[in-house]
Amino acid sequence: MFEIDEEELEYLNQIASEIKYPKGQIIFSTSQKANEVYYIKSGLVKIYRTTSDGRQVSVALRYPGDFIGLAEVLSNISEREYSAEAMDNVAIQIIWKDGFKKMMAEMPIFSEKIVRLMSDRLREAQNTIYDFIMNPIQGRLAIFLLAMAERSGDKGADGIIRVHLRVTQEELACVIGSARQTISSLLNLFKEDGSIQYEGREIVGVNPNKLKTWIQE
Amino acid sequence: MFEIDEEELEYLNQIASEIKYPKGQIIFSTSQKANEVYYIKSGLVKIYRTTSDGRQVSVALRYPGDFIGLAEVLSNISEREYSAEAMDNVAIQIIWKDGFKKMMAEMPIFSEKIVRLMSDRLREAQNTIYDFIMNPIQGRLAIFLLAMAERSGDKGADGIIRVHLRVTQEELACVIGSARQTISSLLNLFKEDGSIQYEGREIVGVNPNKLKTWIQE
DNA sequence: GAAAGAATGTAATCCAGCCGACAAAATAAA
DNA sequence: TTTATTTTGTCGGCTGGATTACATTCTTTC
Repeated sequence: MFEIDEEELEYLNQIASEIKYPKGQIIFSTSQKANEVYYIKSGLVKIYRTTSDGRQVSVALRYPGDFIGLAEVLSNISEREYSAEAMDNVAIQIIWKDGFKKMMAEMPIFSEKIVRLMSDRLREAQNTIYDFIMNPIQGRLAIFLLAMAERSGDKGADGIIRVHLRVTQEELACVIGSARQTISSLLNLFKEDGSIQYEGREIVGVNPNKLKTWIQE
Repeated sequence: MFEIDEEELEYLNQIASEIKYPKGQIIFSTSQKANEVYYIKSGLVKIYRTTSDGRQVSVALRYPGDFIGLAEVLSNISEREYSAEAMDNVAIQIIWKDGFKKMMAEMPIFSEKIVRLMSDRLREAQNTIYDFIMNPIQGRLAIFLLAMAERSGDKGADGIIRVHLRVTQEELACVIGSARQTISSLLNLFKEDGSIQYEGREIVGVNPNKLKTWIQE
C-alpha cells in the first residue's frame, strides 16, 4: 500500500531505531502518549481496542511496508485511541513524532505519499463500514480472507492464491465482529466448498472466485 | 472539522465556482469521473452507495466547512466510489482537481490541514467500525443522533442541545444499517425517555447525558 | 512419554431485529 | 377542500447468529 523508495528508506534509517516484537507482544496501547510512529519491516500487526467487558474489537490489520500509529500523530491527538499488537514476530522501526514531521516537511514527495496513504485508508475504512452494513457474517468473513490473501499471498496460474495464514478463529471473530463458534462452522463450509484449502491448521490456499460467491452484491 | 482561514477562502473563491443544489439532488455519483473536489458552504451532504438490490447504504455525513470528493482525488482514483446527495438545500464550491492540487502545493499550511482532515476522518471511520461491532442498534442510533446534534446544534445552559433535525426514519435506517420500523420504535423510546425532544416531525432537542445511557461501553 | 493448555467442532437454546402487512398521520398536490 | 403521496406507528412471524455447554483434537510444556 505504501511504496517507500531508496532515499526515503535511508532517511528513515537515519532517524529511526529498529525493534523486534515477538508474536503476541503489545506495541502500543490505548491512552498511552502518542509520540511516535512505526514503520513495519516484517510481520503482521493488529489495530484494535479492548472493550469494557474485555472483548477485543479489531478495526484494521497492517502489513509490512505500512506505517502505524500515524493517525494520532497527524491529527495531533496526544493519546493513542487504539492498541497495536504483533500477530507474528514483527520487526519495526520507531520514528519520533518530531523527526517524522521534519521528514514530511523536508521531503514533499514523501509527504504527498503520506496524504495518499491516509486517503487510501479512509476509503478502505469506508468500504469496511459498507461491508458491515451490507453483508451477513459469511460475507464479511469471505471479504476478510480475500483481502488477507491478496495482500500476503502469491497468485498461481490456476487463479488460486497460495498463502500461509495461521490465524485463530478467535482472532477472526474479533476482526469481523462475530462469535468464535460461528466462524468455526463457516470456515468448514468454505473448506468443503473449495473456497479455502487447509494444511493442518494453516490456510494455504484461497480460491477468489469461489470465495466471492459468498459475498453480497 | 476543517477550519479554513481568510487567505485560503480567498484563494478558493478565485479558483472555484459556486453551485446550489436543492434538497434531494445528486451532487456526484458512483463511477462518474472524479475530476473535482467540493467545498460545502451550507447544508448537509450524505455520502452513500446504492446496492444492487436498490437499498442505500450511507458511510458518512458531511457538514458546512467540509470538503467532499477528496478521497478519490487524493488517492488518484479516476472514478467516484461513492455518491453524494444534498440532504438540505446545499451551496457548494466546485474546485477542479488540478487547481486543488496546485493550491495544496502552493500553500503548505493548507496542505497540512488537509492531511489532518484525512487523518481525522480515518479516526472517525474507525470509530464507526468499532461502534458497529460493539453496539446494538439503539446504541448506534444514539451515537449518530449525538454526533449530529454536536455538529449542528447549540448547547444550552441546561446541557440540552438545541437542533433542527428533519431526517426521515428511512434516512436514519440507511445511515446506521437498520430497518425503518426498528428506528420508529427506538425513536419513540428515546422520546419517552427524554433523550430527544420533538416538535412535529422535527427533532429540536437532544439530551446528551440521557442519550449516552443507550450507548454500550 | 504424560499432562496441561490452547484451539477447534457441534448441538440446543434463545432473542434482537428484519420483514411483511396494514392503519393512521402528516404533507403535498390538485 | 379533496385526493394522492410520503412518512410514521404497530404487530406477529421468522431467522441469523449469539450464547452456553461440552467433547474432541492439536500443541506445548514438563
